[in-house]
Amino acid sequence: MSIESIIKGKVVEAISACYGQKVEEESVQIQKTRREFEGDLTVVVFPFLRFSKKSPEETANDLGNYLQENIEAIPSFNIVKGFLNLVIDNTYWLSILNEAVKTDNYGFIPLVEGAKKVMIEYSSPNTNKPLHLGHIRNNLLGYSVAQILKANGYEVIKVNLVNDRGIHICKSMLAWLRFGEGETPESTGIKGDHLVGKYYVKFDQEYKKEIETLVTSGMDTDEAKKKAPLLLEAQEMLVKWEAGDEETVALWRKMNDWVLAGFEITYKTMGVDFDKVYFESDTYKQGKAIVMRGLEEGVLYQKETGSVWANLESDGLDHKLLLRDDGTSVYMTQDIGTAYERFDEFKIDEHIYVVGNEQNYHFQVLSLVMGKLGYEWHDKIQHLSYGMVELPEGKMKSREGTVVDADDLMKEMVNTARETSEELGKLSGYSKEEAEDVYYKVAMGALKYFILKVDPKKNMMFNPKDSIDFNGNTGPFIQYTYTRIQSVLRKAKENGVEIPEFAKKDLNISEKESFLIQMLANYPNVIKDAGRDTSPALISNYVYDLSKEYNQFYHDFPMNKEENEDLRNFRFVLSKQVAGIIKSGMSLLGVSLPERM
RNA sequence: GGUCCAGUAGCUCAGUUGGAUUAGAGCAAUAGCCUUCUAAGCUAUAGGUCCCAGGUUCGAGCCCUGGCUGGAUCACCA
Repeated sequence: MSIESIIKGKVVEAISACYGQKVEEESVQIQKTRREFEGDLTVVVFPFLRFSKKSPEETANDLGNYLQENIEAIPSFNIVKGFLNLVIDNTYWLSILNEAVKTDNYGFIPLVEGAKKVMIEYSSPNTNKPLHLGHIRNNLLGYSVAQILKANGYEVIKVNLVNDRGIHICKSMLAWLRFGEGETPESTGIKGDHLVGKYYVKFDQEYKKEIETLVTSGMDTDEAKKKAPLLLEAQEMLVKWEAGDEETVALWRKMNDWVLAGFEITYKTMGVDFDKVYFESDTYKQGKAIVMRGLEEGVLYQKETGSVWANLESDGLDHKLLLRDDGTSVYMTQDIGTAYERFDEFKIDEHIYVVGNEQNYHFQVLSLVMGKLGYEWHDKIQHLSYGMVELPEGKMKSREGTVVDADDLMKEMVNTARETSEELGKLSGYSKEEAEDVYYKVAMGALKYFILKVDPKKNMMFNPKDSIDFNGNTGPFIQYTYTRIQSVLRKAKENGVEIPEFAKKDLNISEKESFLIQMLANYPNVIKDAGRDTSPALISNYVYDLSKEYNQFYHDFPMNKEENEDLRNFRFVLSKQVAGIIKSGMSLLGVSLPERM
């Protein structure tokens, strides 16, 4: 039981004892005492004035006396205005520290039988071009949220839905046929997804040329866009693909395999993975039967031309198309089908889709339509909607070449990490492989932290110059804090110091030290909040604050040089615990830590 | 035009059931600290009408109303 809930309970008792009134525990507000005042925890007494019918100071005094008498860990208190500042005994904090040390996976809720089952879909790439910065945010968020939910005791299933069919895929296929001269990843040494992406761009270039030619020969621009031979041919290709034309399907398969092999490498570098991968080519027809049933039941309607619609006017939205005139599926139809299948097959309690905020409307509609169709789980569809990644020069646009390629970016981060490290010359004694491993960890730590520290729902600015900064509020700063601790512990070992598992409880510790313990004690709450809000940013901020506090402590308090053995050992135990929490928190972000840097 | 999201220091961001005269970090700027556990660190200075106007109350960056600005979206594309 945490000290906060003990105090809350006692405050309720106190109100009852002093004023004969009943209050709810939730109405008791406890917060950290502000730095400028003496004390550790503060009870806000304003809400109780109507029970006490006394001044804030008198009320605080009544409560303070009661708490001091009834809680051993409170040796004294003081009152500032309507704030009751409680001093918590060092012994108490030290026992909290030891308690945390004792607990495996401190702050994590273990997975038990019957745990809440959550599916999380993320990544969802198109197989016509390589992954870019936007995908990076998506992947990192998806992976991290999955980690956070696991830490909250959920059973988590990570899935990916690969968009491997459609006109955009045919475009790169066609361009490769026309201009590729048989190029393969092997023959060119180009990573498969980049090679295919090259032909996607090529298609667009040639397509534009055709439009231009048609326009100069007198055609209207809009018409030219529709009549350009390349586009017509791509559309024809899609028809052939859907009809199962052998040659087309073989080409499609070959090029998709190139792309998927490329993605595999990118995912591995990013450190993300999936429990199950779906392919749109398997699922795109799904949902049609469900829509037809909805039509029969009268919750959907059909237009004269044959298309099927949902009327969402009563929910303040428009009409939404679910099947085309020709009876084929649209994007929404597929999602209806896969959502049904997933809830049915996996008996999940919740489904989170990690998708950009440009699709807020889509997911709002998906949930409403599922509700109309009578699925009671329709409100368990959760859209983890994240903001766009913007560049200093504006939005990323694939066609204008302003995208930041995922592979390039990660490579550049590693290069910068290498340069910085070599400049500082800190890895002497490391082999080349060991050093490269550190560069990779630092680089990815920087990138992941940079992206995950921002509240997911907000648009974020990605300034490449800032992202490779390794000072201040960055991943490497946190990693560095960790390596400092490791260094101290190594030094202790060299000195032949046996670090005990627990700290002695009757120590006189400084405010800084007790504050660090309080921060550590708050970690479980942070995990809970991050899970509730599906926000890795909460973890990031917490770990950063903890690291910053620790660095101040590190600067001011000697450890290996401390002569008081008990105090020294306490600091080792504290440091070890801080390192453990940093490692744990960073693992929730998918960031791994080097032992030296 | 409808709907949703955002607006906090020059820049990037924190600020979670409304709480303390002084709204926090980092970057950038300036000035300091390495014969002492890793200076990718620490300390200090400077930098703010929390978009605007009303309202709610003991108290508002946070809640309510109205407006302004920016973004997203409203396809027989995915």
